[in-house]
Amino acid sequence: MQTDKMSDHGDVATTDLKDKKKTGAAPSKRRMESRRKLLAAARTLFIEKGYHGTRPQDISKLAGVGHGTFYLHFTDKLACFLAFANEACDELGSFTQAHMKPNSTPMEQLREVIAGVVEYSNANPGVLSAALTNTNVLTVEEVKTSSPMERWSKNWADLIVRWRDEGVWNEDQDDDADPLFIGHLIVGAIGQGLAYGYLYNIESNKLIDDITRSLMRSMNGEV
Amino acid sequence: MQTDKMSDHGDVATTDLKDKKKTGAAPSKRRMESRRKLLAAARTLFIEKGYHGTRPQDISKLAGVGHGTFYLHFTDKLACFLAFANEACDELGSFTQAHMKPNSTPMEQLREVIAGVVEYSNANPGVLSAALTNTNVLTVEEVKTSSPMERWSKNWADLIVRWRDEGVWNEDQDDDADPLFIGHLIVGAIGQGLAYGYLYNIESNKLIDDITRSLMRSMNGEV
Amino acid sequence: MQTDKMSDHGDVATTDLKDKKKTGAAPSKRRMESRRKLLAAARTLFIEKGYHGTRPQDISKLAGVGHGTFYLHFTDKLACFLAFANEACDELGSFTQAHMKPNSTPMEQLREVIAGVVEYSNANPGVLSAALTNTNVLTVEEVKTSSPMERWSKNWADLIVRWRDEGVWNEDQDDDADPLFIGHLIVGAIGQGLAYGYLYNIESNKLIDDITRSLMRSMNGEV
Amino acid sequence: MQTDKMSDHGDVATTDLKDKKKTGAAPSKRRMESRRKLLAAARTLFIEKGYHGTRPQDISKLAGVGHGTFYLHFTDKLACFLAFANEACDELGSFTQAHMKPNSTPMEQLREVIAGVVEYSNANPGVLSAALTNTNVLTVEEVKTSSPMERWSKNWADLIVRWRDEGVWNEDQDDDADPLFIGHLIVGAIGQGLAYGYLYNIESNKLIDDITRSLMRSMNGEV
DNA sequence: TATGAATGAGCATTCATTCAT
DNA sequence: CATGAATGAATGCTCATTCAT
Repeated sequence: MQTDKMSDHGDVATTDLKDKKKTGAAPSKRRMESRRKLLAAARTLFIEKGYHGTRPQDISKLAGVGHGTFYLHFTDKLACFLAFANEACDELGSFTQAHMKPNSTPMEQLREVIAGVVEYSNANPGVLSAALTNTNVLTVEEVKTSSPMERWSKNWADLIVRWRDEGVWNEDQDDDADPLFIGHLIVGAIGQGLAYGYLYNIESNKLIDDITRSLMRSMNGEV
Repeated sequence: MQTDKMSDHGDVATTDLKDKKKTGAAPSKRRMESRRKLLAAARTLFIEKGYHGTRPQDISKLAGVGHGTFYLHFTDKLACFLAFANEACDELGSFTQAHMKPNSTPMEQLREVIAGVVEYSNANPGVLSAALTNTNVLTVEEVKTSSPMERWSKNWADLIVRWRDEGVWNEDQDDDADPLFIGHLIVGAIGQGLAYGYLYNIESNKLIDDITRSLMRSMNGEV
Repeated sequence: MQTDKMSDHGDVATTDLKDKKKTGAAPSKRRMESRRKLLAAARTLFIEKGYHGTRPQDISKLAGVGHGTFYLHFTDKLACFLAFANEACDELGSFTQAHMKPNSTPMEQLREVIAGVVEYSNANPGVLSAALTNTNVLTVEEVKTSSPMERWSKNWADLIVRWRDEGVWNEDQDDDADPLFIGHLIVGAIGQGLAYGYLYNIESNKLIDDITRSLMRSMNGEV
Repeated sequence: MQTDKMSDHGDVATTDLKDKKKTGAAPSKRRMESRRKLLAAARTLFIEKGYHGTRPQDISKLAGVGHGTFYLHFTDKLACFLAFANEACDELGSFTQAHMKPNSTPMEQLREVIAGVVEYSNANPGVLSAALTNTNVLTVEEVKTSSPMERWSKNWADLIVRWRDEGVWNEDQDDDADPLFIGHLIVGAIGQGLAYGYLYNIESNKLIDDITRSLMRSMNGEV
């Protein structure tokens, strides 16, 4: 129970050196390499077996490092999972960012973002559903600040605010829905949409079109 | 290795007497009572602690029956969880059914259903998010036929088809989106919407309105 | 721990009504029938699954009687096993008895007995090895008086004494080996011989011949 | 579900390092010591309580190591039992080997081997009967290749072949009995002989003489 | 006499974490 | 920094036996 290492469950915005001691010492190539291997293994296993089906031992073994090394880099299993989930969230962010085309209609922009998500999901099968797993150990405050689902919802909220500011929505409606709320709906819908596409083997382009159209409408944009 | 009981992992459509032997014998009052107590305890604990945080022993103890009795009624922990989840799904169905007012506009109908869901969720806090938990042990086929999430999506799809048949949608659009797909989006959105309402303490009526409006639009109905 | 029924672990020589209360009442047809069905089921299961792999519940179910009925007829699982084992031992006795041809040479007689054992073993596959199972719960005294293995050894000892009395052995040897000791050797050899025949699929007649010849020699008879 | 260790249920011919990973890495002193303590404890308990009466936990406790350590060295209880049984079988082999006196008559040689067995059995009371226990979980093929009883029978068969080659048997008989078959008879007879000696408290030398004489005859050698 | 639901101590096994080397 | 053997509380589940009906 005693913990002389700093807990890193909640500090999402920290750098890659989450595990670094307070000293200003250099990160050491060897150390970085271990961590990289561990995270890669963690990703593989969390996707394949889920949070509860994956043991720290399995991660270490797949990473090719000693079992004890795991705890040199993560305070516990949960910290490792969150590191994985946040990594995935960041990747997805970059991925969709790259898909953004300025000077296009909101509909086009939305479609591009959705396309980015679907593409990412195809390129990294299982990552999103694994990363969005609720590990059921977070408090309400922790969920708000560190759960990948909430972080992603906030990203969408930002996007929506931007679109609103650009005045791309119909003006004939007093649509003052909370952007963060809309962000949640979108994340939920995309999550289920991807699950549906996977379960029933839907072709990517059709999936992108269908999700885009539904979300566009729900946000009251012109289709 | 031997097992007296039929596995009930996949048979969703069965009656409440899931655990009864194949004989047409009477269910026995005592037996029924035990099962009822177990399911009530299971509900309480799965909601409070989640699937992985709940032990069969805890369920038995809370139910006030012997530890072994649990396995007299459920082949294993998972079977008990699915029984709980399906029960919740059925309850929700009845609840929303009761909220349906014929001879009203689709918007009003949709609002009523959403209101039913929100009300149920308020009256049974945590049940939906617990029941929709992915236990990560089902195959694709099992997910399709027995997971509560899929069952609920199908219910929505049925509703949508009904509404379409009643011609309540705008006709100026060739909107042939798969009803089951829409059903998934709705379930995802509602799930996240409820989570948002819970996390940020949103007042019920506002939540109902916001969800309703968004869904209505996503389905291209008149708001 | 309290036991108001009489223990029947050690009383081998009792009649079939082992389980009868002290009253002189008639055995009741229904009662006899239950016991018969239970013993038949026990035989099947002890052979197929072994002592530790068979549960009283399984026996009751296969017998088609209520689970509680088992304990109406046997104080516990062990009593049931011993009843089975002794039944098998008796059967084998009758079987070999029937094979005995008076007025034949010892060699012929021995061969007949062995043939009876092998035949019985073929007709009742697994019974002997199951019945000779050491359940590891008997005290030395109980083993001497009630274990099937000991009973069978005693039967052989009797036979050997009879043969000796008939003066069928070579006289040029002061062979005063304890008949009971010889009985044990024979039982052990036959047990292993049958196991060998089963494992390596030996044809019955060859098996009979080989066992007979070896035993005949070990008893110093003319081959 | 995951398993770091190789199953060792069937691999009898492997070295003492049965539990070592496939790498050629050094066995690690600490690891060896744990295994040694576990096997010693297992021997004590399997002898005293039998297979079904011994729990892995008891073994660990007696060995003075943590409960989990047991499973670091044996895949399961059965693997531990087989390790014990094979160890006993090897010991017995060395013991009897040491008793062999070349340049003596077969009768003398046989007597020496039997004497070795009886001595071993006296020095290690209960080991043989414990090790020869049929755990009833092996398939026919596994029994043939890995059960101690079979291994021991094979050892005897080898001895018999050697004696035959040395031409120590009577030549006036076409005794072509399968050596492996004879090996089985011997093992069975010795097992029962030892049990008899134990049950009825026979003095060692008499026991050795009696068993030797009987076996000698059964193999048709000169007594 | 028969039934079968109920019992709970007991079992084999796991796994997140620690620590000696 | 890295290692991997060790740990032991905890888990899901079993089964011989009891008992209310």
